[in-house]
Amino acid sequence: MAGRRGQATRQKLLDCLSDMLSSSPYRDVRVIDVARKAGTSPATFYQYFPDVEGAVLELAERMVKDGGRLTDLVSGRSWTGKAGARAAEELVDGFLAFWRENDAILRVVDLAAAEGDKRFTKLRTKLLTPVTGTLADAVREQQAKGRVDQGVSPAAVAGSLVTMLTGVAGHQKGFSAWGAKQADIKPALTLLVHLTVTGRKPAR
Amino acid sequence: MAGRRGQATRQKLLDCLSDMLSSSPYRDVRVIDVARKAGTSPATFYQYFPDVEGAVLELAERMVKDGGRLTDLVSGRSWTGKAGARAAEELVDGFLAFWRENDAILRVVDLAAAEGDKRFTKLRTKLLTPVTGTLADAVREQQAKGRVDQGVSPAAVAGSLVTMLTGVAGHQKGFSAWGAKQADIKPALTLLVHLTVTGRKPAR
DNA sequence: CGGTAAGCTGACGACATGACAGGAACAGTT
DNA sequence: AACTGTTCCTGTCATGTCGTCAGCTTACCG
Repeated sequence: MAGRRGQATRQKLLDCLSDMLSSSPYRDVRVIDVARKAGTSPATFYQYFPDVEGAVLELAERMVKDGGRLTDLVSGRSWTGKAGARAAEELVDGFLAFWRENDAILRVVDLAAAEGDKRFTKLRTKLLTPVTGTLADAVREQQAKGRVDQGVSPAAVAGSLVTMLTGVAGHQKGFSAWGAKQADIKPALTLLVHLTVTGRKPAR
Repeated sequence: MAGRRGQATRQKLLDCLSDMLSSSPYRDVRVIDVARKAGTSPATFYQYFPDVEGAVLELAERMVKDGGRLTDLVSGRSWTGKAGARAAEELVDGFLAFWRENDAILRVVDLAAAEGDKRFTKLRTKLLTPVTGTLADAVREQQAKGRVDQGVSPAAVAGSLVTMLTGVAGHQKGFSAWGAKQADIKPALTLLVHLTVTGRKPAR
């Protein structure tokens, strides 16, 4: 259902929309601006997308696809000893990097999900499920060893950790206000993740 | 700079705006709808506020003032033994309650802050500083006792915890997707907070 | 080179924005 | 009750965006 030229303009529109999301508040992103930036007209935009939100949804879908990278950060890792310390560190690192690369679209996804839009909630879940699931498994495993409180839900703990990572990634700037330097954040998160998953401080 | 009647309509406009924020996406909140709902005209709205964002800013300011309640959740608490367990529990409880009561406006504040709007970043900081600061003090104290890793920044740890609380409060619904029941969330957060601040599992 | 389908846009009605001036409601005075 | 000055509200207007056509342009293929 698409020709070669059509694909190109469609893609260009998405690119320009992505730029606009980075440079101006979501509330102020107008179809006409996106179209102008893409060197085309609003009518063309509406040929490919129902509205701004529809186009954003597609950007989000692509971002989620690319988000498979997040899975590699947790799959097949050991959480014991030095390897555990590295696992926590790399998880935090990877998460922050991914968020930095996609902050504009992730902001919008977070908002729409919080507002209850099912399509975006679903996408957000899809993006985070691999990480949360694997983390939950790790917690369950450590529970069996008696290192983590048995009475607590692994899914809830893992979800909370992941939510912390997403939240911190999105509000890093705010941290400076209460006297935490940029470089302090990663070690703090790493400690928190490791401590929660394993019940122990990370080995050096 | 205001008469009695004027105050009333101004307030009514704010109330209606607050309702609109709860019931429809921020992006779609229009001046004309707010005015209509308040039984008045757009011109009246513009007499009191520069635009929707300006009115939202005022809503946010009032919410932050009311947010002094959050301070009581952390000030003058002991983090040792059973009292520590209760401190963590009540902090989580209070936070979730506050977020549930103000979710609509907090969503917008979070978005605007993430987008880099200084006015909103400042408000968000103001709201969270008492909690973060006090938590950071608690962490510092436990560091002195050798229970928490010395090499980590108390402010960064406290900030991460608070960000986790805000994030989870805003995305509670999403948790069900990965098999965590609503009732599982509070215990998980409580454990996390206590474990991180004190380095120990909470006493029963 | 001509025909066909795909892709683009000018133009339009509907509606939101933001500004103003004039009219309505009010409070206090006589 | 009538008068008067102030405060407050709204009708109206110019401007600009939204979302939709019909119709024009471009690319492709025989």
